[in-house]
Amino acid sequence: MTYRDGSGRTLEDYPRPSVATDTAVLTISGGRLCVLLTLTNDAARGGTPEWRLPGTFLHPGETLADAVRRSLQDKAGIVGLEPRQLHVFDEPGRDDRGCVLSVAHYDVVREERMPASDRTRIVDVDALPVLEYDHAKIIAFAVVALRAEYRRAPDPAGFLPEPFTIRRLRQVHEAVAGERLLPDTFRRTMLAGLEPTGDLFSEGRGRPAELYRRPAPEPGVA
Amino acid sequence: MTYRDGSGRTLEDYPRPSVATDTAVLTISGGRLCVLLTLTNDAARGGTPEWRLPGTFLHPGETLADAVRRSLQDKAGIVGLEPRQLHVFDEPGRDDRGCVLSVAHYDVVREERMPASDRTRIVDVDALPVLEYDHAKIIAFAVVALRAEYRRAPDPAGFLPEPFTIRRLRQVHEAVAGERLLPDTFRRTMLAGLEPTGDLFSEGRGRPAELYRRPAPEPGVA
DNA sequence: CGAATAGTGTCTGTGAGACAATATTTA
DNA sequence: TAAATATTGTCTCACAGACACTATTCG
Repeated sequence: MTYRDGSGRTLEDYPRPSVATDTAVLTISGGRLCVLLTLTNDAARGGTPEWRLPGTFLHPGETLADAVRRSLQDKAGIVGLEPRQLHVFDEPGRDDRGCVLSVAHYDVVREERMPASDRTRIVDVDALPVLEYDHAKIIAFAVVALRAEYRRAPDPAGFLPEPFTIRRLRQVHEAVAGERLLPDTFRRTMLAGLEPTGDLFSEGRGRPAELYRRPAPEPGVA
Repeated sequence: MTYRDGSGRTLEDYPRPSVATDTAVLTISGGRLCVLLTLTNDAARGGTPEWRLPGTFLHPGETLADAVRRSLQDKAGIVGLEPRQLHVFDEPGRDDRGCVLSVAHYDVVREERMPASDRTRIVDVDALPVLEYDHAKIIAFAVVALRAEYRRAPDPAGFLPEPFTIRRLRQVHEAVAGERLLPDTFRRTMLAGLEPTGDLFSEGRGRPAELYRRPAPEPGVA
């Protein structure tokens, strides 16, 4: 079971490209969709600070998801990710260290689960600084993917702790979408995917809101 | 600009994984959606024939798309592909040659542009033989992606030479979808994305059909 | 009571699905 | 003329968007 090209050379003998992962960790902060950036090493040695997505090289025998989890634990102390793959970036010259493929990923973390650090920052996706490589493109991919996920299902990435009111749910979806959503239309489209708890929640003035949870996944459909 | 892990070892020193591409080349044959398979080398040396998707290892300095084009030219004599990326498969143990990442791609080729060969076969995607690795999963990804492309736009991958009748277009879409489509609904949904040529086409009995072409892409929107 | 928030009624437009009718050609 | 194919008319249903109304609570 051997790949050969026209020359008859076995392809395992070719030098191998490096494989890296870069991950857009999205969160909601101040009602806005934000992404986690880390300071590059050389900026720490003086000079203007430069920001990038957390990433790492893939170790042998490691899955991409494990590399993503390792990079986020090491660089930002975040654990428990379930990264989703976006795209492989392979433009030649995208990295000045030579031939490096980057497998872009994204995931979602609640703000309070991100430990504070002076080597990381949480930045509004609509107000990004200049980023290294093609990291701005990766963030754009992640935002598109997350918005598609949130278009119909209620908080599929689990920003909100249960139970929650429709109002809180709508605020989360508005942050993801980056725009206001009509309360009545939003309620009706999301209600099909929610389970009422029967409990109420009151906050300040006004009629108390009903509390909901995400329905338990269907048994046996996994 | 150097990645480091906790050990302080530069990660460029780690052994690198191999990166391969595997490509599902889809075509329409006999009114059915089919995929190109190639015979593995060792089957040629006797034993039961085993089939796989055409693939190759990525050469240094080469883009993934170039690797896909090279593998298809070498293994099936197909040129002019514009492969689209699907997913990176990285399950450990998916390949008995060790740590191999496979970047799955797909593309579409008209049947008459596939040179015949005794080392390749064109197989209905609903009647696949047993395939190596996770190639059946790659084909499933490709079919889902292609069906999504064809749901609204008229023949976006260009199976049909222009100009064509709505009937021919529908037959192509029926092959991709794997099911019958209602002629009137299909006509109305596709007409928005078609340009009438003003010419007619007659074949056997019946009222002649109008001929259409895909509209020229908007200038300046690329 | 009045303000504020939650939730419902209902109208409208759009678009897919479906069936039927009309139009145009050849055998 | 009959059969075959192309094209159009139109009805229904579902659903998003939008606006207005009712319901419940607190100050």
